[in-house]
Amino acid sequence: MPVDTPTRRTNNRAQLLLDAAASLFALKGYASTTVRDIAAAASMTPGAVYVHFPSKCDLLVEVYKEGVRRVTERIESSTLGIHCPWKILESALTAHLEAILDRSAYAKVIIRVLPGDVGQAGPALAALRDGYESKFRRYVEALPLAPGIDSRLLRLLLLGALNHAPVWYSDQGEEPTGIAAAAVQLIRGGASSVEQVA
Amino acid sequence: MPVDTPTRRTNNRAQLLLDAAASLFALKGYASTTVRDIAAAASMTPGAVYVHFPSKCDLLVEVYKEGVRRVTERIESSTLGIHCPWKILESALTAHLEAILDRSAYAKVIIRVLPGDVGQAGPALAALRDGYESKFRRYVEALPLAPGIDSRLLRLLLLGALNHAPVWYSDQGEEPTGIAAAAVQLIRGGASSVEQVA
DNA sequence: GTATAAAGTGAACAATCGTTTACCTATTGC
DNA sequence: GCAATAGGTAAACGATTGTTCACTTTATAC
Repeated sequence: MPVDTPTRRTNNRAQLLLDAAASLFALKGYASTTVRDIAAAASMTPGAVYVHFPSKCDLLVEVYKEGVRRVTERIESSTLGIHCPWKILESALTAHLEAILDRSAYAKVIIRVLPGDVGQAGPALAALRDGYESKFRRYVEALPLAPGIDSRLLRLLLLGALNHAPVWYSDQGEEPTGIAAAAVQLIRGGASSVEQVA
Repeated sequence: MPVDTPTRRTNNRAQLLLDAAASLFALKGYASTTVRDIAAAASMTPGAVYVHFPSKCDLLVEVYKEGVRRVTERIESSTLGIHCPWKILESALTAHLEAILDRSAYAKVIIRVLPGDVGQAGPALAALRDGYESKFRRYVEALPLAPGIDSRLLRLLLLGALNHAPVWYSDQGEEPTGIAAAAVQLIRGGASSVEQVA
């Protein structure tokens, strides 16, 4: 009867390790983070890490998976009940921004660690990342765009703009909500003070 | 008579090392690049590196400096003779994009290696990066922007959008010129097919 | 030619890396 | 109780890291 009784040996130490790894990968990158660092952050011995994960690389892949899962969940729940495609996009971008700014170290890892940095696991990570970005593909393609606007390019520019926020964001400035709103306003109506001639 | 005669011992080996370091830092990041890798790429011995640079960290700082110098130069020369502020911005963005996409590994290092990754030299790198981005501050502030548009936010979003291009760019798609033009068009006139209500 | 100094070699340094091993501990199923 | 097993420790493994050192090579200045 493998039910979770209070006395049953809890195996949430693996989750603790994942949390520690996510924080450190997000902070220092993959190569600069040591297995010993991760173990220490989880109050464990380096050897104990390998009881739960076969390698440092696998640890990153699991963090990546969990990160994608969490952000996807946040985005989908944040867009529920909204019908205006612009508002849907804005909500999704806000959720995305909040995730990569402070809420979850997992999300930060996704945009901090490039798939190419991990050697063998590169393709797997790239696939996870693509799966996540495909959400936004639908949001952008649902927009009533003027003719001549490349929706793919629009999506890539938009995500790139927000993904760089961790570099310059500070608590004193604009809130994530405001940043996402400004981004949507920009690409929706433009920033020029005069109407553009065709 | 320390004139550069053809027979004079050339000290362009340091430049060769810088080139090799720039390529490798751009490709694999700072932590994953080995001093031995750099030396081998320059057809030298690891020990010879320390004849020209006191440490791996200094090597990165020099690459950073050179990168900022080159991109700044390209941007300034590309905007010469243009008067329309939107066209100036577009030219500058095109030069920036070309630099970080293929032309110069030096520029790629600037957006690939985060100042925080190098420990002590972090502030110095951040200062160099800021000096470079201040160019764009002037270009953006020269635009005739609609009231309520935050020029700082606009600049950060714009640069972020382009700085992510190395992740998704492929030779088959749009050229750097087209990407920069699309970005300017987007933020200038917007992408919506219908006029936005105030 | 010869002294000088820069450029470069090759081996070694201590430190640290990811990972493995042998051993211990404590909980679980029966 | 008792074997079984997952979880964890301490120490060590070989490989690799940035860096140094003693020594040679080579081009220049005089």
